[in-house]
Amino acid sequence: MDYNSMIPFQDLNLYPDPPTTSTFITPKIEPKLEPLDEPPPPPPPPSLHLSDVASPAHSSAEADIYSEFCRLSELFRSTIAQKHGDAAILPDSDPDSRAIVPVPDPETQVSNVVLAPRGSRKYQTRSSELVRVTDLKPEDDRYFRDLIRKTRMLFDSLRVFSIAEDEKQMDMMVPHRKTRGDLKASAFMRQSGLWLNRDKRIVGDIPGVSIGDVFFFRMELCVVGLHGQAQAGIDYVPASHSSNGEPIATSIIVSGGYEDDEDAGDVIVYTGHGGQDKHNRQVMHQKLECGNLALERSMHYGIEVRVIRGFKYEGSISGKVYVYDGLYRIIETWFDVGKSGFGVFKFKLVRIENQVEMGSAVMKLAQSLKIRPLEVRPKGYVTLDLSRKKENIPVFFFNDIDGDHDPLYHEYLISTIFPPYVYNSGSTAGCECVGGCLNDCFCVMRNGGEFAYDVHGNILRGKPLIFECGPHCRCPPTCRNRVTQKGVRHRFEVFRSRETGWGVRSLNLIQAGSFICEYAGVVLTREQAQIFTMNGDNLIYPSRFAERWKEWGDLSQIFSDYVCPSYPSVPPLDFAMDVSRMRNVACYMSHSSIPNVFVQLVLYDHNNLSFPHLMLFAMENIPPMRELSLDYGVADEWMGKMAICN
DNA sequence: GGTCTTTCATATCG
DNA sequence: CCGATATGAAAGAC
Repeated sequence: MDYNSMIPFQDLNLYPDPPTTSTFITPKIEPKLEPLDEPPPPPPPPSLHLSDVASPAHSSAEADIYSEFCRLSELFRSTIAQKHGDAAILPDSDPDSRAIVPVPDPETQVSNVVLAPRGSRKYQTRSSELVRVTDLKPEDDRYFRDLIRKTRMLFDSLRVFSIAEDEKQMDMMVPHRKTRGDLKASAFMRQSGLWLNRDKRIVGDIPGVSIGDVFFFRMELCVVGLHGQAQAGIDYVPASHSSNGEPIATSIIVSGGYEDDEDAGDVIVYTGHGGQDKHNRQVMHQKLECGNLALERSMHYGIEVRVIRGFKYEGSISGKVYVYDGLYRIIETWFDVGKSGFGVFKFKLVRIENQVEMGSAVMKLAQSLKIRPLEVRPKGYVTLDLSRKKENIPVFFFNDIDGDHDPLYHEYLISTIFPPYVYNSGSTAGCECVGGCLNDCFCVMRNGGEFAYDVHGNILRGKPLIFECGPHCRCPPTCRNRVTQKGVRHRFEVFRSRETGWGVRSLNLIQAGSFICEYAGVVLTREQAQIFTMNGDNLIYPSRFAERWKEWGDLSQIFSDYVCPSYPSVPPLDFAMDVSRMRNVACYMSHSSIPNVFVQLVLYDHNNLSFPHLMLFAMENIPPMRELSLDYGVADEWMGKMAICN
């Protein structure tokens, strides 16, 4: 990493807030700014480091399944064993990453991390160097956005993977306490040096993290560097590390843990920490020290703090979510007598203007839209169910921009229509799990010896193809291996957008890995498609979708010999889909090269490998009201969608 | 550099 | 559905 090129903050006047530029920070603290005017970063590294080599046609497909299954389990166990220091974990990192992101040095990696005896804390420690990142170019922004997304995908993959492994142990009657997947995931990533933003203490926005981004675990906030405390509500550079001996606060979490908090959205009265017993009762006076002092010092220097709100959310795994709500300035602090009768420090924070709307406010809006849409937005709703009762959950249609009601004039198609012969071909094999499918289920074997979904119905790993239980199986409809066939679980809204023509958003928070909907259409064979194309109709070619499933569940950065699942090998998709007359909500989704939705092929109602369903899953936690996007695999930004907008 | 302490976690159990 | 309790992990304080 080249730190020589770093320029002291005072020499650059890039900070966009004029009033605070001069008083922003005392020279003593010597904050530095990452120079951002050097050549743009290299394109994001290819997400896959191990190519998906098609395995040679095995005579026994079963051998493939088991070897893959056993190898992975072994991989997991041996990596756990490494905690005791008997093997090397070599991280897989992009050597050209921007300097602000930690790039693990293989040498320090070996000496500091891998060989560290159990219990010692020889991981890379946090830097105390204050930095603010401003004026990111669009390409920088995309790079960091992608980096954050990949980091969070890895976190989630590891979390779910750890829980899945834990369940196997449970099945084998090994008594133990349930694994905390969040802790396991963060530990793995820390060992591999994959925590972000640890070599600088960033004041202000974290590159790649947007206002409104939603997190389910505190450890996840640590991993991306948004808030570095596993439990504490105030994150700060400690006095002992600060160049002027004063602590500086960088972020807080507002989650109602203190009775004297007042949260009015743009204005927060935040209570300092301390003085509580283990039952969170205020039993002592607070002191102006640690985080309290840091907040006071941040106020003095006019340093903004990141605010993350934590609140209860139904439908969240943990029952709670954390939402990044942007930057606030501390404008006032005083010592007050709290409700308990003990003295507490209070801090008045005001949200800095000209930021996009608060994530928590957007979530509240979406919540009320679900219940009474017409009262909240009297204008713009064209219909409250585009699907005309075909979907489990109505699909709203909103257009407050122009009079285009085109989506109304298409027949709503809930699932793809295949040619009839598809259902008569292929095997009619199914499982015999009358009492519900377990690990020895035939369909589980077909998925490589593991369930494709976790108990919440979230996809574990992207695969060339997933077999769900279907009509040939004897398991009940409640079987865990039936997910996509049950249809949508979220409230979607098709909307008119000035930027993307049509778009799709959800009024629910969608957890990463959860099923969204099918990409439905009428299947045309190659011959039929040629005729249609000659008539000037635009068709969807499923083979063109980028294979983003490879990124979901990719653990190659943690387990060096991890390989992307290549089983079962499916023939290239050789059909087109007509969505000109019949379509579902999916075809209004926009294209993006940093998509939040990916395509996973699934079979459930027939066994013909050549005609799978195109099922869409969330690549990241998608906050309510954020546009869904797919990688259509097209060079031109909007071509994928233009094909069906006309 | 260890060890201790604090901390607006999280899961489970009555 | 709470509250108590157990387990846990980061990182600041000393």
